[in-house]
Amino acid sequence: MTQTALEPLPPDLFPADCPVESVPVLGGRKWAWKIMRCLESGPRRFSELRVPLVGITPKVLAESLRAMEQDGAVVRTEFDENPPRVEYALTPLGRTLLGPMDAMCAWSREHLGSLLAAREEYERAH
Amino acid sequence: MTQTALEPLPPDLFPADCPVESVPVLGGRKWAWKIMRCLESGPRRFSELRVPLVGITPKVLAESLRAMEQDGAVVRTEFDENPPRVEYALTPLGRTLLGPMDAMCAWSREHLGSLLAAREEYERAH
DNA sequence: CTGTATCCTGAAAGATACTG
DNA sequence: CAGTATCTTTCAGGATACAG
Repeated sequence: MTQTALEPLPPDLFPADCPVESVPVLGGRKWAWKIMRCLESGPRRFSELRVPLVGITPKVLAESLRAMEQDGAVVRTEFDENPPRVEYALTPLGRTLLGPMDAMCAWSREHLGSLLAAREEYERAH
Repeated sequence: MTQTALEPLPPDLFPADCPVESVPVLGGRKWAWKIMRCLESGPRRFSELRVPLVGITPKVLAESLRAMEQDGAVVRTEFDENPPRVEYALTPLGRTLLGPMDAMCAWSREHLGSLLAAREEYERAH
């Protein structure tokens, strides 16, 4: 039985507009994942979100929420009251992301131990 | 029927060492996701990986591979030949990540259209 | 071929102060 | 309350050259 050579990897393996790059919680946005989790349980106000997002500045929170709104994952609702009240909530589209996120979370719960062990092992060996 | 108030979000909702932050393909590493995909089909050499990873520099590829090796997702095998030959492959642990990654990819295939539409809609409205 | 060594850039994030 | 305005920092990533 002969060993079949592995197919070479083509230069165009990844299209220029590779879809996964655009997944809201996958890009550079450091806080997006946590924001999704904060909104999972229902609509939240700006100041309410600042509580669990320890260390986030209002600037960064506003930027992150706007980016997620642009992607259609979050909806911003402004109430005409005084004092002003604004609520952020997940859209139906945003909710569909929770499933794949749960899959990642399950992975990390299951394998984080192995990962940390690998890091220690690497340190000892180098 | 009275409206039950939403539970407030606690300040310690996210533990300091929140596990998902450590998932190899989720952190800052821009190329990790693609590298995983390149190794999915079998072991690959350094120069082989550079083909589909268009635009990556040797420095960044080396850094990325080392980080993934530290996390136990990739194994580096050096062959004592001349010219030198090194192969990178997914570890069993690394392979377990492919499932959750597939879930994200499926999401993006299914919902990328809605996302792009939301971006256009946002632009028109602002 | 498989990287390392330097230096540089840019974009997101953080600090701080202020406003409708 | 819900942000905006500035300024600074940081650090992954990129450019380029070179080495075992």
